[in-house]
Amino acid sequence: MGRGKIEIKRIENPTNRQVTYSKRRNGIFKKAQEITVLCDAKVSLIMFSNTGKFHEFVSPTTTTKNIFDQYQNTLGIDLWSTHYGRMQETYKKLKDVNDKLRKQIKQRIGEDLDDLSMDELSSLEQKVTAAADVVRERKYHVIKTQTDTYKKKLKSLEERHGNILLNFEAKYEDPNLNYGLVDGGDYQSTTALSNGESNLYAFRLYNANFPQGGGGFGPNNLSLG
Amino acid sequence: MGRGKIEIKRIENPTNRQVTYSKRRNGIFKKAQEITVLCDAKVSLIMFSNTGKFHEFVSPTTTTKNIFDQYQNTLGIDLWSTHYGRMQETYKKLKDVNDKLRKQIKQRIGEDLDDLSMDELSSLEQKVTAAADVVRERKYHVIKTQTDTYKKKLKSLEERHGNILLNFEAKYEDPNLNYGLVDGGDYQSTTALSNGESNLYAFRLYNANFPQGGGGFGPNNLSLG
DNA sequence: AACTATTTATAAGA
DNA sequence: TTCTTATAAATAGTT
Repeated sequence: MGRGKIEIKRIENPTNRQVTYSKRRNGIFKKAQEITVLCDAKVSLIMFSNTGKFHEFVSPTTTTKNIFDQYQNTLGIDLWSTHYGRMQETYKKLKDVNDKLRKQIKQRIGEDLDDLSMDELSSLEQKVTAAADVVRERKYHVIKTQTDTYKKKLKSLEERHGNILLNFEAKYEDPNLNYGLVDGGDYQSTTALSNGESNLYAFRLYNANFPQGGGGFGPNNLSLG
Repeated sequence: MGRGKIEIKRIENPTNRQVTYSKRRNGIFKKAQEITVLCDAKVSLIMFSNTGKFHEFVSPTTTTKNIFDQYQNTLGIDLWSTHYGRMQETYKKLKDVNDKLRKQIKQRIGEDLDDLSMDELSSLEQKVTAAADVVRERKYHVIKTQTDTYKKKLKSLEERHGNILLNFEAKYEDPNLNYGLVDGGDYQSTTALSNGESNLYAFRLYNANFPQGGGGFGPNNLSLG
């Protein structure tokens, strides 16, 4: 129905496609309107062009939502309740898991122990104690690692300091001065023997990273309400 | 477009209306199919005849639900998904909370400690140790309570036993037998002094309720995967 | 957006 | 329902 017959396949020229879309869309809408009137039918016609433009026709005797509802009724069961039902299931499961996790945490914190039997209590005690051990060991590990690091830094600083002094001695040829290098040993003895700027620096670092007090502990302050 | 021109108004003859509906419906579906292909459009066409018969066309590139969703997005307002969207948000939050709880538990168990700083570790250690204390105290409390209970039961049983013996003595007038009542004391000494059926019964109870070994602990075996 | 040659849809009849 | 066919309507290509 036009100057020439066309094959029904995607129109590659975008302008052409857009024009055809517009013309045919009007055609279909007119047909929809006509069948609505002629045959007393209810029609919902929703179209999105390939550019995303939206057009719709609904029979004036109804609404889009009505059509959708009727559509779902007719198809027996509908598009959303399935999702909806699944969602509610998932939600319930998530909540259950959540509750269990909370309960578990509470017991590990030492709350809600009233319902536990002796063997449950014993098992819990064992676990919590074990956890305390692990945490303590980890803490010692971190302390040791950091101590080693600072020891090395300190040693390096003192070697440099010592070299400067040796250079100084060499320059002024004063054999009475003796700033011999301090070697190894543990951190305590090393700091005890040290003096001057390098030691102050190390001490400042120590304080900044090793606060022993148990202040607020961000990640663990999650509300259990 | 037919043998004669028709006016666009309701066809009163039901048969005729039905026939026209059928023919025009096919016409519209064909057009919908064509515009889908030619113009790369997405179409949802739902029709109900006046007799309630349902027919639909959807572009093969999409689904009716998709069209509906897109429809709702486009119109800004939506017909169903207020619930839907809220639900999705809600359970995203639930999931997040679950993850945080899991992390917290892991740390309390003594896993995933690598990212914790010294002060965090110290705080955690303090908390876990405190929890261990609470659990231990609770265990002792339960032990004491149960011990007291059994002690009372035992005493009661022994009193009854004693009375039976007294009655027996009274009946047979045998003054040589002496099963004098055992009084109070702690559980250990009481059981040590006791003998016969009443004691066996108490011992059985003790075993059934006080297994000291730390076997599986149901509620705490929740998977942390 | 309008025009128009042609194709397509369909009303009426079978 | 489906087929036929005369005719109305839609529209492809053009302006």
